[in-house]
Amino acid sequence: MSIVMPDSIRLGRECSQPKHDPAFGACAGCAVRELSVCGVLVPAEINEFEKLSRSTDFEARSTLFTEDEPATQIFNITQGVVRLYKLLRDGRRQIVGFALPGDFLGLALQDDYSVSADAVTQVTACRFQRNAFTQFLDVHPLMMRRLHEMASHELSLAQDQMVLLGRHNADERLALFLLALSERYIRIGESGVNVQLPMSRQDIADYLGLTIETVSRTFSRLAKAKLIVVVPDGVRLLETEGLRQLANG
Amino acid sequence: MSIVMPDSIRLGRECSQPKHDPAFGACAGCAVRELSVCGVLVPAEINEFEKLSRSTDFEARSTLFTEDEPATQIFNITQGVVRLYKLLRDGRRQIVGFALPGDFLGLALQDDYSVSADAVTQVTACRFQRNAFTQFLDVHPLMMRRLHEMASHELSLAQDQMVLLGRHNADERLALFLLALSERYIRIGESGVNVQLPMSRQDIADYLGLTIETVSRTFSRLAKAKLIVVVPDGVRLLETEGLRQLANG
DNA sequence: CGCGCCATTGACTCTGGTCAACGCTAGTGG
DNA sequence: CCACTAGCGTTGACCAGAGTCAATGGCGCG
Repeated sequence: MSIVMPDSIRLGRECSQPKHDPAFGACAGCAVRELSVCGVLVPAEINEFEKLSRSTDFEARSTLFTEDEPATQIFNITQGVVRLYKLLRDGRRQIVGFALPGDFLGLALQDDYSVSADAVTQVTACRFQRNAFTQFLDVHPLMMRRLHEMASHELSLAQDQMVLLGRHNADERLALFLLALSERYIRIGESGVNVQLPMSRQDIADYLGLTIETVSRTFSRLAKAKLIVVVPDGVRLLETEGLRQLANG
Repeated sequence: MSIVMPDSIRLGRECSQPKHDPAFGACAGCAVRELSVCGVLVPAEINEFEKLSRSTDFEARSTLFTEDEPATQIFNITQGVVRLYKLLRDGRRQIVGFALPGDFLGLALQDDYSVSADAVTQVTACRFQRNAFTQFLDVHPLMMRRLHEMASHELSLAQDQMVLLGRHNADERLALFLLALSERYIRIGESGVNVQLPMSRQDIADYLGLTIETVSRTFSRLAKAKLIVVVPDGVRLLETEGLRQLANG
């Protein structure tokens, strides 16, 4: 049984969605609730949980938090795209992930953030104080378990990314990236064929361990091979099967 | 306050440690207890917990589990070194981590293993059935929390490894690897200066996203620069500060 | 209309990969 | 006891994929 996704999940580019009606519980209308930690809660618990959170907007390019600063807050993205990254002293950057609606930032519950996060598009998130959040977890073990599941899933994705970075060439990296993004979009009710790319080529390069020029050339190569079409703000996947074949060598 | 480590933590190479005395609770004499999940348990709980586990030995090169097979068992390494990896269809391999004494395998509690694991050296591990383990967690929320902490730590390490694979050159990768290993050895009471390398050059290459030849050349280069000395079965770190400087560009 | 930013493309470089030879050591068998 | 062999590691010569540097194009915004 699949959940019909209202079109209120937005990647943030067009910025046209209405604000939450405060008279109507924000969580009740939340399109990503079932996909996120909140999914394990029954309605009564949701109400209690909702009191801990505050919906917060971030402009594109603004910072949610920075690596090594105290992790006082926890975020559940409801709209928009966030990039998570680490910087080296000399300016090199590695993006370790892109967070989409339904994704949770700070689920490690550590004292300090292990990465920096900033908004690629306009972003809306449910914001929690870590203290309040962990106290809630203490009395809702099911949610603790769900959080652990989500962290484990993150770990598994991180392992996949290590394989990508360590053992795949440029073509394979980009193909894997596009396929993975496509599937995530499908999960949140967006098109998996017309794949939106709100992040810049530089962001993609820093995610795939490449340079911007190589990313650009690789887009062109995949387009020439008729696997994709590069369109404004994204790509259209023409042959997912061909991409999959390319991706796996 | 640091814990004095008995020398019963072994990396497995010399294979000289005595078997656990079954009359004496295995956990009571466990050198890595404080470092692992078990550390949060009080003595009474330890006894209960111990009943769920069985100490199991693995020969060097034997398999603990394989990617995608059902994750029926969970392992807590007490001796030896395990490599965790993913294989591509064409034989390429990416090692996503080396597990040392105190490390936990299967802490994601997922239905299927996300990676394969085999013993680099002779290995001893506490083995749990996943069902029994998760039932124990249901009534010991503190342990659930600890498990989540460990998973979060793993995630953080995975992010570091993504930076290594995506944005560091060969010299930096090897330096980072040696420094990280050194610190892990110190944590478990082994020498952080004479760093044991029980894994092969190929293993190191597959961990660092390099080839065996590049790893070998890089060892030689670091040795020529007087940062390390290559010795049988390991290296001696001569200048950790120099290594650190090299590692960070 | 013009400026600036981002993306693309080309020419060239260079780091790390590939292929091949060689050495060392441990294990085996004459 | 020593010769032979197999496997791992090291080194050299050469190659190629991705990086660097530079020029150009396209689009949005003031």
